[in-house]
Amino acid sequence: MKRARNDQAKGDRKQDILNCAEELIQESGLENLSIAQVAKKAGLAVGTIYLYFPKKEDIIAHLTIKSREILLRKFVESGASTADALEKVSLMLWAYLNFYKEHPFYHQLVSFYETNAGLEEPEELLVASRKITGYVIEVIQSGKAQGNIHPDIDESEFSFLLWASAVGVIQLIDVKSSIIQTQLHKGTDAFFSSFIDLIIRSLKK
Amino acid sequence: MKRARNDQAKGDRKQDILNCAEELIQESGLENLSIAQVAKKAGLAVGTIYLYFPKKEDIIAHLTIKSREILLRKFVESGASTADALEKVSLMLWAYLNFYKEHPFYHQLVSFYETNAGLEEPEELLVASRKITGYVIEVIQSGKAQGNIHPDIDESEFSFLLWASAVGVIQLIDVKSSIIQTQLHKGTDAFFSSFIDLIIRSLKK
Amino acid sequence: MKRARNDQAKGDRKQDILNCAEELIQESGLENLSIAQVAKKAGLAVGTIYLYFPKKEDIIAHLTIKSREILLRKFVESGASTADALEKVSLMLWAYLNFYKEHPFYHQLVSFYETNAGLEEPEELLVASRKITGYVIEVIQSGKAQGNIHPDIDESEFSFLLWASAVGVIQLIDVKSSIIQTQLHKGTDAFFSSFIDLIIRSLKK
Amino acid sequence: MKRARNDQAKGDRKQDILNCAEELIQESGLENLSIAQVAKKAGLAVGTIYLYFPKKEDIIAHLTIKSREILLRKFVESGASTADALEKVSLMLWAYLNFYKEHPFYHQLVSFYETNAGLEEPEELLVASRKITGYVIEVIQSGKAQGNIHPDIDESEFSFLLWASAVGVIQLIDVKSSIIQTQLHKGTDAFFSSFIDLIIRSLKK
DNA sequence: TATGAATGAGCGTTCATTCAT
DNA sequence: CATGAATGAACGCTCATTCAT
Repeated sequence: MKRARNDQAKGDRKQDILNCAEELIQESGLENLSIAQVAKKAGLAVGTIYLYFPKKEDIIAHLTIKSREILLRKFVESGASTADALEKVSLMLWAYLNFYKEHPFYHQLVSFYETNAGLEEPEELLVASRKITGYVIEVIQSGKAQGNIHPDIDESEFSFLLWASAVGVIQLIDVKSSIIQTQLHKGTDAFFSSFIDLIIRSLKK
Repeated sequence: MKRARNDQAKGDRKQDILNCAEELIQESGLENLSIAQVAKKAGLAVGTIYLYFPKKEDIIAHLTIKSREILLRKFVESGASTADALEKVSLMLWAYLNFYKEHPFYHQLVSFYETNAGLEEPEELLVASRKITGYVIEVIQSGKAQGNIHPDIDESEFSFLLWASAVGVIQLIDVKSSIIQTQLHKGTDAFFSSFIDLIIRSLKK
Repeated sequence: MKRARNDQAKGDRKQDILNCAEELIQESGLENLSIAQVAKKAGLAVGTIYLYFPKKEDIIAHLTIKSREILLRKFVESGASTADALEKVSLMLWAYLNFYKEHPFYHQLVSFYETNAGLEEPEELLVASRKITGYVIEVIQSGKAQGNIHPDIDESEFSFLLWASAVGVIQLIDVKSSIIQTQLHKGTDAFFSSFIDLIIRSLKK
Repeated sequence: MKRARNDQAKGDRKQDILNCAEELIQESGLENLSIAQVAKKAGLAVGTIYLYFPKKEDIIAHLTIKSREILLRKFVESGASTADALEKVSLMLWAYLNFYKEHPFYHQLVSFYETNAGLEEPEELLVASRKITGYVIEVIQSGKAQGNIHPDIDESEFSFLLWASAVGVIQLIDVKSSIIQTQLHKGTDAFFSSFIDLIIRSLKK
């Protein structure tokens, strides 16, 4: 479990700690993360962790930034194959579902800050957030230029709505997939597909 | 030995306990609710709480049912003034926003079970849930009959999507209202109004 | 689970309570017996149990008497088929092993009082105890009369030693049967058989 | 904040904790041992105890190992004065009685694991146990070699039987010495002496 | 006799954070 | 920079016993 201190040439203690925390969350969930565990896994003393991250929450915040960045990358990649803005939106949402399925752990982090009121988001986190909405805004703008997204749509606002409702739908899938199955006789994908339709319909000219 | 609240509500210990729990959640959030606190506030011994609620979760479940029932009532009331299904949907969503604003605490409970994977919802809770989706389904059906809601829409599925996205949007408002204000130069209501437009647009024939 | 109060024609509340306690111990062990459970199973109020058994231990004591009586019966029956005293001792010990196997629950009670120092045995319990040693004494006396048990043996003392060592051996079997299996390559019965041999050898003329 | 025992034994917190636990068991019995008490007596915080003993049972296990080791030492010492195996057995049993009398508390620990089914003995405990049976086996083997112990005796099995029955007899003495006195008009030692005779008789050629 | 609501100290265990070294 | 022992309040939950009715 312990990890030789010299692994990464002394350089990036901070990264090292983050990596260990990540593995631990992946193994046992965000709610079970304890500093003592992180210290043990990192081969450091508890106090040392506090040298780099004065509050436990700081670790979570950093990991959340990373998650948001991964998600952004997925979004950008998803749209690379087409020039059509509507299709980009659709592909972006599919990318979000896949992100949730492939990295439930990163998704947990992403929705943590969306879900817990009272958490002060440090500037760095906000930056990561803005990059995502920024990308969505761009796509919608290009759609308006292309003429297949309705010109009345406020792209900034829509990017928030899109994000919020997508988070809500993924949460429902996460928590109640069995109910969806039972009551709608549908799998997760089909359900999510309908959500995408809903969004596209509301974007179209 | 203490029996502070003996006078008031002495007939209904269970209610009394629930009320105290409610106040505590309101003061310090669901995640900080502890049985010891409830007992103290209720002027009862810890063991006494367990007489009425064998598991801590039972308290939360009861409060959640209550919240869902209040919400359902709001939904039904909101639609009473009109026969138009689309308008009913719109009013219902406004009612949801008001519910959140007036009872942020009840909203926290409502979204708790939507948000935490792995929570087994007891039958009673599911019933309360189904009543809500049931109402939404009815409204959409009537809209299809009236001819102003698109006939291709699956009312069951849509009720889930509506619910999930509304929860997501309210969460965003709850957690990031200041960001909305700063970046969109808009208040909560205007933002939510756009969400309603989005939904209505996607429902229309 | 509740048991109509009139079952046994109002007569024997005490017996009723005892029976319920017995079932509960059988289901979940002596250490998990709680008065609340007993009350529930008996369809009585907690306070009522305390009318009949002022201390929880009183219930256990009564059940222990019963266990001892059952054991005595087994002893007597076991020896009925032969007149030979040594054989009677042997059969008695086999009967004890069977008693343990068939009624682990009664055995738990029997050894409870043998094992827990500081328990005041009420007179009734002592009587049950004395009946058992009394029987053993009789058997040994008859063996001395028959001439196949060594005349120097003090039958009273031997009955205590027999009892104590048998309890010890059964405990070992109860707790460490797997170790016996692993280390001696022997089953419980073969092991116990050696114990009987040991006893018989030490009794013989 | 307290640091009562800081002076004495400050080097060995673990020992300190063990000592305190020992005293507490001596005062109020194994079944009443609680971590809170230990912490209080040791002048430490509860959490500190868990730094050294992650589970309450670990404390008991450590103390049990110690007890077993003391007992083994007594056994070995007891036999040092003679080469005769039978005499060694006899002296060993006397040593066991003395161990019980001098350290009733250690004896309680020794019999705890013999008496409570379902307790998983960790390897270290088993080692201590095996050392004891190992010694007994040796003695019996040497007796067979000397020709004064019956060659048919299986020394492994006999060591278990000896141990189990001795535990049983000591338990009887522990729990019922007054009854022995009353009914046999004999002291503990005389009674135990008869037990030794019984064992020796069953070993002899 | 009978009730059953109420008690409250007690349990084992966790963990973010501190601070003397 | 780094350590890691120490803290101690807090947690959910149990249960023998009492006592006013």
